[in-house]
Amino acid sequence: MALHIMGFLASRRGEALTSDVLAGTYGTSPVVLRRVLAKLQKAGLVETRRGVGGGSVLARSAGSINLRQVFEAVAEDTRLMPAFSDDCSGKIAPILADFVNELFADAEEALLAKLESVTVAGMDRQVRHRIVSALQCAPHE
Amino acid sequence: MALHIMGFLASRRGEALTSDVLAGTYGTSPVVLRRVLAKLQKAGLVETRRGVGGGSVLARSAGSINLRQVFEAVAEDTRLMPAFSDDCSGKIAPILADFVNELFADAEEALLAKLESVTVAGMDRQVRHRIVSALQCAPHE
DNA sequence: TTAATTGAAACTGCTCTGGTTACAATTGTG
DNA sequence: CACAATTGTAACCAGAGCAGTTTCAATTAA
Repeated sequence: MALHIMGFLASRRGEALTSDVLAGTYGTSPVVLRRVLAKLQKAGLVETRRGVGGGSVLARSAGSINLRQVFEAVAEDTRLMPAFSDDCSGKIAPILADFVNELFADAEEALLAKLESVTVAGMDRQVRHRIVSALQCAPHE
Repeated sequence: MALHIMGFLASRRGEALTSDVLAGTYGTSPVVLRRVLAKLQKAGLVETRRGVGGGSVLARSAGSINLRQVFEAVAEDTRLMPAFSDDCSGKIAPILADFVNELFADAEEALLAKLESVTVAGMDRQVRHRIVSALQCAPHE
């Protein structure tokens, strides 16, 4: 959903979009969307103005924002796997938990690196490209 | 939790452990543990015998089981990010959704590759090593 | 036959997420 | 200034998913 927002804002360069419009394109309510928007603001990825004619725009150029930043802005604790609580009284369990936690941190870093390699601008480009392709295949629809 | 089970079974080579014992080491109930055990069975990673003297053992050598297999056995649908439903009536949204889904599949594959590089035997070795180290640092505790 | 053990269903309770409603705060416009 | 368009935010609701418990049937060794 955050990616949808960023993609849409990128596709309308500089134009301020209201949460109502954005919500319409995603099929959800403006309030829900604003909750996500609030996190993106706090991370400095979008800027928002209130009042008449208000709305949101990207705070920086779409080329300088990568999807890892978007992901981390929305998922406050990036840990996909919940950390073990080592309340098992045995001696072995906590050490195994440590190992697993480190391993997951590694694996997760691999995932984030993948996301980091794609910018919002890149995403926008690819989506545009696909739209063009789709239209070429079915031009009369 | 599944990793805990596999690690524990590996550390007791061939010895059949009851769900009661396993649950004790993890700090949960036998029933919950058996639910996980059932998935590991279905994936052919452990074998279980009922009745007196029953319990579970690894179905193959710990060196031939990697953590990706364990992960996939437990998480029936491996998708970390839920797939978009493209019920948004617009033309752009579904295409963006497709792109995001593919990207996430890529990122997830990076994570799984990391898990695939570690075997249960390797995990067991490393944990043992750490235990030895811990004992050397505090031998009189 | 009895005791130990897994298998599985049914139910509870918790948390998380998305959704809705409602209202206050901000801001451009006439 | 008054009004309408927006965002910000809190409160509450509903459904999904997960861990936990209880309970009972099925299996198996002694």
